[in-house]
Amino acid sequence: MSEELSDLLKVRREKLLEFKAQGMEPFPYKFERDSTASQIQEKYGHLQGHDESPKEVTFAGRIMTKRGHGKASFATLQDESGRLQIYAKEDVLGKDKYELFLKLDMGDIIGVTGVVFRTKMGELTVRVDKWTLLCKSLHPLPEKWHGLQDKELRYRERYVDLLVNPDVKDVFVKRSRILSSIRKFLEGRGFMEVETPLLHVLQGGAAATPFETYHDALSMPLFLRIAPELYLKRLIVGGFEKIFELGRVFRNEGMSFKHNPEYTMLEVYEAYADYHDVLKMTEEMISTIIKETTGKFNIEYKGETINFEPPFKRIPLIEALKHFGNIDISGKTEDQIRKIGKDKGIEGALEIGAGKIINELYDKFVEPNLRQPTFIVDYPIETSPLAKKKRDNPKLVERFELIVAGMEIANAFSELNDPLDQRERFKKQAELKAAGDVEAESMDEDFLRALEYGMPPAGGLGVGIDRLVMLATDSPSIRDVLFFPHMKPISKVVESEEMEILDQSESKRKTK
RNA sequence: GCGCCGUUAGCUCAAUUGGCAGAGCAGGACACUCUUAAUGUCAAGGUUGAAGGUUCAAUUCCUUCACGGCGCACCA
Repeated sequence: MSEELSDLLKVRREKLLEFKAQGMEPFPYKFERDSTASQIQEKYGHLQGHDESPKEVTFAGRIMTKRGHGKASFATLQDESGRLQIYAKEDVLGKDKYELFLKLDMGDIIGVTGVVFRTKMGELTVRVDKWTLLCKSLHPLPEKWHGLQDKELRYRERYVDLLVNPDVKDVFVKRSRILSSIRKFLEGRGFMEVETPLLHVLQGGAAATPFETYHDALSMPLFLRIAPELYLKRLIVGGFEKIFELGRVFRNEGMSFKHNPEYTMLEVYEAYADYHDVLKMTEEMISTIIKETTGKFNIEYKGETINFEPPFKRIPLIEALKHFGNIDISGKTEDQIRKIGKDKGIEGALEIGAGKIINELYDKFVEPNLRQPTFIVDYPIETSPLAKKKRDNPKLVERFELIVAGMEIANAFSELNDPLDQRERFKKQAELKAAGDVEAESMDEDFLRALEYGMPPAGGLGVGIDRLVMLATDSPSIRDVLFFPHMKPISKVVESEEMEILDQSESKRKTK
């Protein structure tokens, strides 16, 4: 804390001391309340004229507004359920306690006991017969009717954003409901929730750059997981048949309105199913969740109407390229595809291979044009090293993605369970890695051994939960659906301290 | 990583061509016993994101940096 406090902060600290001097505990341990703001609204909403509640109520909340009138004053308390007005009068509280009441600041948390009545202006109000300070606030709240607007501050100080911008809370309530809706859906179909390691020895399960960390006692580098996929499949080998994991994954990549370095992914695996089964389940799950959490299939997202009523469109990738990009890759050789890529303005990845080029063409010409929920089906084998070959075309794999509003929401395939084929795919990935592809999968011998014991045929699915929440809450950025989106630290002091810490762990690493 | 835009009081925003940095809310003092954006009066509050430069003079023009927003690139 800096030496020089602004006047506003000083005043609040002085008030804190004054409350103490008057024998009040500014940070007590507990408060028994018998109602919330909304319970009182509901229970006594019928009061009219000079009616009063037969009994006193006791509730607590943060002071959000204050209106003083000399020997009587109004304030509004906010708790999780909502807001309720209170009315304090000197002749009820006595001179001393009323004067202390006037000293309260917006942001202070108090408990109140009193009878409920309706004011002349018609507002349901609790008359303060007794009040207790529950927490002295030392920092002023933002302006009362514009709230907190500055996006940077809203993300950095989300606790303030949540207090003064009620819509923000709704987004996160909905996020929570989506998570329970997913669990309900899957558990209702016999799936079991499992947890697998976040710290991985090898990079695998997706094409992405991992975060690296270090285990001091074991003297070894570790990766924060980019996907739980390979561990979940080991569990399918181990005999579980219907499992899912709902958890955080980490990707060391750029940030954007749809990317945060850590995000929440759902992965689902079902033994004896293929990607056709998974597609049907995905369609049911996504439409059910949207219906359950928004009340309808038709939602508004960034000004466009998106219809989640099943069935969703299904388009093979090759068809989609033809339709949206006027690109025909069927039966083309790698060189021909490379030429198409060049003609269509694909910059990077031209050397790496046909699959990657097709991927780029798809990202550029198809994905942004898919607004309504659409399954893109059957992908090139090179970019899907964990998926089974399509049964009638070995250049493709049985894989689909679900695209909504130009965003990839889900990704699924018939899981590759042939250990010999998987070994070949890993080898190809190793070649890519050697050629400089930082996202290529690592050769995972333990995973191969698991497959050698035998994994039943299985379908697997990954769903980007944050993006789903964006759609359900009409949030334009992933940062709006994360309580604390990743932000660079502001203070230079903090930065240099962090550098020191990094330096220390760096030198520790070297000495071990 | 690149491009564009932004950063002024605790919060929300002004400031003409480069000419004394202003208001509302919050906070302070006073008045006021049914207000709800309470009201009225008075006083206070600023290293204009940071560092340089140009100029008699910079919130304003130039350079660099920091942070953020949006777009692009990369990815899910």
